[in-house]
Parts: sequence; structure tokens; C-alpha cells
Amino acid sequence: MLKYILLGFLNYQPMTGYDLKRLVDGSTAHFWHAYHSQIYTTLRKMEQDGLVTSIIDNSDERLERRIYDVTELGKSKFKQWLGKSLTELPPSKDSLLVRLFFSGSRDRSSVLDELRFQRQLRQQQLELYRQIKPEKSPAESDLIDFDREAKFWRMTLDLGLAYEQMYLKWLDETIAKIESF
Amino acid sequence: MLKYILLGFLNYQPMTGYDLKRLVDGSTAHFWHAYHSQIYTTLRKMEQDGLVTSIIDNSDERLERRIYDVTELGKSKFKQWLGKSLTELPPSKDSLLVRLFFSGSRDRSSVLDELRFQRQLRQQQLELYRQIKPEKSPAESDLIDFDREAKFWRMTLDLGLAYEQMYLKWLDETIAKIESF
DNA sequence: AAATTACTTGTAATTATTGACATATAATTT
DNA sequence: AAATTATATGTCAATAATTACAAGTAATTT
Repeated sequence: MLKYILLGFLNYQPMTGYDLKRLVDGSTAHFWHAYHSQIYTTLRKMEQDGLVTSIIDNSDERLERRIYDVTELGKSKFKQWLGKSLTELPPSKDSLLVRLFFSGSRDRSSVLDELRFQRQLRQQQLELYRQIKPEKSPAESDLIDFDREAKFWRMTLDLGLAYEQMYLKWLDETIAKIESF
Repeated sequence: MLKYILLGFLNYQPMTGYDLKRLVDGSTAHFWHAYHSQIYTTLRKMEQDGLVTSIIDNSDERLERRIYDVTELGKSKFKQWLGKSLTELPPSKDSLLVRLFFSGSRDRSSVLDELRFQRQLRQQQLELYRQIKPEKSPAESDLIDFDREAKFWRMTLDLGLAYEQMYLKWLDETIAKIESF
């Protein structure tokens, strides 16, 4: 999946692994995160497979930057992937729920501490989402139909917002239930 | 993570890989799914690591069943894992959102078809959750404090229900938005 | 000026997960 | 009776993801 995210971003413009890491962190990480190590190694793999090319930029003298660009094959594979609709529910994974599921033997206070801490984190995440406003970066302005793109970005953000609010509500109810055991 | 799920279930009673697969499918798969191949290989790995032991049951003559049981080391590792609270948000992954994020260049109708199909699947999932009622299986009745366990199982199910409802609402709104482009 | 922290770029080893292949029995349908 | 589908049990190869290690530059703080 990461492969397609990287191709998607490289369709906008050529960039380095670090640029991609920042883009991922600021957008898709909310529904598909990746460590920088995975991004760098995936880019190398993609280059071997002919999906991207890279050139070394030495304009800085000191710092070597490897700039990746998508190839025609990469563009075609990306479109092909976008064309094949999902026919299943994406599997979800939530380790907090795994832990809660098996928490029958735990101290009530320990479970409550964990849930209250998660509540804090969820609250922060919600605040973070509320501050996000898709903005036109200069580089993107002419390369893509920004208004149309932004609409789709906004939709994914809307799910994030709804998700955090739902989760917070559930945490509150769950904490209350355990307190009343 | 799967390791701990398997240990958690084996704490209830010894069982085979297939038994575990069914238990996972019927419960934790909603927040942590696993293919049978992963379950069988993880069990082998756990046996090598001394977390479980296995005996071959030939009582059937024809069919060989390998029955796994948790060791003291396994029990201790499981408790240790439960004791260390999560201090971060579990990362979430949703390939539908990845696809939507990059859907700026797609035909409206193609995106709509995909979202409408996901709506169907989510609706089915919601119905499925609504039919789940934790019941006491004979084998479990004396081994664990079922009522307490069931409360925690119920909580994870509640999140599943809230999640599907939230997702359906978002899908409806998103479909409507795209229709009105 | 030195120390610390954040930024930037990667590699390597390990672990986890997926997808394909394989095989045999049991139950059901045609 | 034959064919098909569901049940049950696994292995193996490939891919994906995580964690740890490494090493240098840039910016900020003391």
C-alpha cells in the first residue's frame, strides 16, 4: 500500500524520501502511517522495479539528496491500482481493543488508567485534526487541480474527525461502565 | 500482537490452531484479524520460544490434531504484556481512505460505485455485530469468571457498533457530496 | 563556544503478515 | 454415484513493517 501512497505523491512532483515522509506524516499517516525507514527502503525497491527513478542532487555540496521521480510505468501502475475498486472491508487493527478484550483478569484501576490516558491522546488527536486546513502550496498550484484534490483530502479528514469523536464518546462510556463495576 | 491473542485464548483452555482461528474470527478479528496460515506458524514459533506446548491427538485415527497449551512462561509473558499499558495511539490503517485521498483524478462515477459498495459492506458488518450476543460456552463456564470477561468483550463490541454507524454516516455524507460536485 | 536538540538520510536485522500452494476428510448437492 | 463445497491442517515464499543502529548537518540553547 505504501508504494501507491508514494507514487501518488510523486505524481505531484519529484521529491526526496524525507519530503515524502513529511507529506505522509501530515496527511495519509492518519489512515496509513509509515516509518522513514520503510519509506527509504520502499523507494529503493520501487526504483529496482522501474516505478521511479532517482537522481542525486549535489547542489548543496555538503548534503547529498536523492530526488525521486515517477516513471511512465509508475504512473500507469498507479492508475491501474486506482481503477480497481476495493471489494472488501479494509481490515482494522486496534491493539487497545485487543488489550481490553483480555482485561477480565486485570485490576480495574490499571484498565482505567490506560483508558484515561488513551482519552487524552484521542482528545489531542481531535484538536490536531481541527487545526488542519488544506492549503495550496506553491509547488502544487499548477501541477494539479487543487480544488478537486482538496475536496477529497477534506473527506478523509472528516472521517478522522468523526472517528475521534466517536472514539472519545466510547471511551467516556466505557470508563464510566468500569468505574461502576 | 497475534502472539498475545493466542496466549489469551489458550489461557481459557488448550486447543488446536483451527479452534483458535474460529475464536479469532468470531471475536478479535473485528479489531485484529489473522489468516489461518499466520496462526499456525505463530503457534510453531511460540512453541519454539517455550510459550506453549503441543501434543498430537490421535484419538480420531484419521485426523491428526495438534493441541496447544500455554506454559507457565507463556502465562507470565501474557500477564507482563497486559501489565504494560499502551502509551500511544494505536496506528490505524484504512486503504479505502488512501484511495479516496488520491481520487482527485478519478471519474466521479467510479469513486461513487466504490463508496456505495463499501456502504453495503459496512451495513452488513453492522447487522453482523447486532446479532452477536456473548454466550457462555460449556467449556468456559468454570474456567474463567465469565460475567466479568463478557463485560469486556461487550465493550469491544460496542466500539465496533459505534464505528460502523459512524462510518455509514460518513459514507452517506461523502457520497452525497460527490454526487453534488 | 559548547552542548543539546531537531533535522536529514540512510542501512540492517528482525518480526509480522500476506498470498499461494498443498492435501485430506466430511457434508451436501446434483 | 459423482461433483462440489465446506472443514481442517498445515508449509513456504514473498512482501510489509518495525526496531535498532548509524552518522552527519542545522538550529537553538546555555
